[in-house]
Amino acid sequence: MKISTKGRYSVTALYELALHYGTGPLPLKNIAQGQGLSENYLEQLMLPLRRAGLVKSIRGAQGGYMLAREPKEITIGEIITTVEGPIAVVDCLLAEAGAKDQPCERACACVTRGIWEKVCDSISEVLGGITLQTLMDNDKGSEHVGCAR
Amino acid sequence: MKISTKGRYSVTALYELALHYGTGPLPLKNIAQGQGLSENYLEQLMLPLRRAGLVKSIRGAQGGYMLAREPKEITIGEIITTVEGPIAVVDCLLAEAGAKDQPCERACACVTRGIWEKVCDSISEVLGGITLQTLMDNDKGSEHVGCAR
DNA sequence: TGGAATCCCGAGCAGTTTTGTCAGATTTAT
DNA sequence: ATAAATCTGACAAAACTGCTCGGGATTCCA
Repeated sequence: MKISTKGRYSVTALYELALHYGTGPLPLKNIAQGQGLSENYLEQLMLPLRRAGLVKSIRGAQGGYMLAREPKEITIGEIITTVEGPIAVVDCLLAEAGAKDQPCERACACVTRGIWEKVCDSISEVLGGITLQTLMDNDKGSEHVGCAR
Repeated sequence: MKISTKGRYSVTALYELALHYGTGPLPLKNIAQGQGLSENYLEQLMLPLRRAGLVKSIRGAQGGYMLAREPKEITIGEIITTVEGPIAVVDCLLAEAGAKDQPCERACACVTRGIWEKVCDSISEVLGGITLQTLMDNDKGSEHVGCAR
């Protein structure tokens, strides 16, 4: 039950972009250095984020990345599902959505399914309710103690 | 963001025990066969569950496992944290609880921490609110369609 | 026009975690 | 005694994580 660094790094990177929203492209190097992340690794995370339409990129010198939408229009849930895949705490739930496989091989008494559905819904609700704008608003005047990068 | 098979298997195993609550020990073989799980693997999961005081075991012939408490006194959250460790979606949150390390090496602006805390709280709340008894009550009269094992 | 900055993309890789398997020791009912 | 069970530790294949690296493509600027 861990959120990988992919998700965390992506959120902080996009938060950085949100802080510079409207001021032209921000090169990856700046984001990486500012947050203490590996530039090469971060580069890999930007690929799916760009394809998902969360960020836009400008190549060449003086290029960089920028948010494709306003900070208030980008939720943390979107960012995380983009780089980590769907929030399905068990594969069973995925199969139903995609309908590529049988929902479950065993015709067993499925008493646990409801649990995982509730967990997924709960996580989605929390992450879907927080936007980059929310983070910026909350950050003003906070104390900056502990940190998850 | 997956719940491992450890957690899922444990829940179904203990659910099976709940169904037989009060009727003497149930051997592992029955549980494994009934739910289609590996007996050897399940055996490993019972060790922490026993040490955590969720199940009791009786060795020797005619032995087996039984719940150590009433089904309504055992939450899904307890089961999962026992076999998977604490529900901390990022290590940062763990460090605070254990206080063995610095909460975060970097004195960075920690705008994301609040997100992970909310996710953890949300998951804990959902899993802590469901007991084995809940599952038994819900199961009566359900349709048994999809299944997460 | 040339070079520097910057994104784009795929390959690879070391370490950890997951998901088991297996063999044997121990305990107990019959 | 024997069979039925739990207990315990070692081992291993496969998947995943968290990166690194090298080269290519594009664009700005002098």
